[in-house]
Amino acid sequence: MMRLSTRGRYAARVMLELALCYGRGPTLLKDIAKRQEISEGYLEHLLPPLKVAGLINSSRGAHGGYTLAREPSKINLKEVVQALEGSLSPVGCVDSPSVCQRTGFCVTRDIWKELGEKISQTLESVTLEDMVKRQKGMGK
Amino acid sequence: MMRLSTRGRYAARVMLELALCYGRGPTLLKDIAKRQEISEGYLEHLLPPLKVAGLINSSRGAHGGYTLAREPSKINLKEVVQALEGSLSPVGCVDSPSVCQRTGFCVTRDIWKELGEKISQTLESVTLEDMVKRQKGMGK
DNA sequence: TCTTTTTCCTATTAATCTTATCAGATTAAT
DNA sequence: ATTAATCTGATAAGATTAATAGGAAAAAGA
Repeated sequence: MMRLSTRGRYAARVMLELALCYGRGPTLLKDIAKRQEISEGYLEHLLPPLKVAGLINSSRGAHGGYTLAREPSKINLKEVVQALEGSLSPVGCVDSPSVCQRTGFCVTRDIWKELGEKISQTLESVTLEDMVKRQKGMGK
Repeated sequence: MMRLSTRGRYAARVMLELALCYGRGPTLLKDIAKRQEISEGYLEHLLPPLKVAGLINSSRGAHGGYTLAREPSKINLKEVVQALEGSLSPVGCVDSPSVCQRTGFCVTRDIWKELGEKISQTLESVTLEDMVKRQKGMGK
């Protein structure tokens, strides 16, 4: 069904939340979970990949928590989704040509590749700053 | 991982195959399966949805088989993929707002919706005729 | 009307991926 | 030390996907 998994979706919400708190010190996982209505236990597995990708910083112990590694205007959605979903290609053979013998002469593969590039471009064009602005334009 | 399932991928290849045979009478499922290297048994499940969507015609019995319901230039990839995958939205709440309480004030939902529209546009812009032309430009 | 050819339909299974939960280890501040 | 946090790994439940199998229905030709 070509659906984003909750990993990518939740990651986007986590990063939006951190962008809304930007400049006010570390935010607790517990608070992100509460405000975004995501289970704490599950969130614990989503934040490490964001850190590995260099999108957030964390500090442990009392007064710890998470902060954005860069300004909201310098982080885009493609990076965020990619950190959790791995690849944005709609099919595996785009990333790993050798998984299929047809690669060399497969028209559909070329098209899926182009689709993947469109998806990347689209997500790359949205920054966390954009999202914060939109959020302020909405009710909540 | 936001991957297209084999249903959508195979459907694209089936339709390309039928487009390559366009104007030469019905093509057997068995032949589509052989040329596209897809199991016959599995293909049997993919063709009926294409028929329901009005993209192909079928006739049973001896000398039966499948044909495109329209010229290759009048069928686009969006229709094909949608017939097998159902929806092209990257998240369920775009199609069914009520599945989530946050719908009314969720910035990320709006963005996923826009992404879905981009995906639709991209696939809509590719016709079976385009694919046939590309195929002929490639080796096989 | 009988046989062959072909699509069509339903049920079932096996495998894989997703979504979580839990328990404990590690780190830092007071 | 104690407390407050993040981090890590194991595991299980659930959902989805991919595929197989068996037979029913329909059309054509003898």
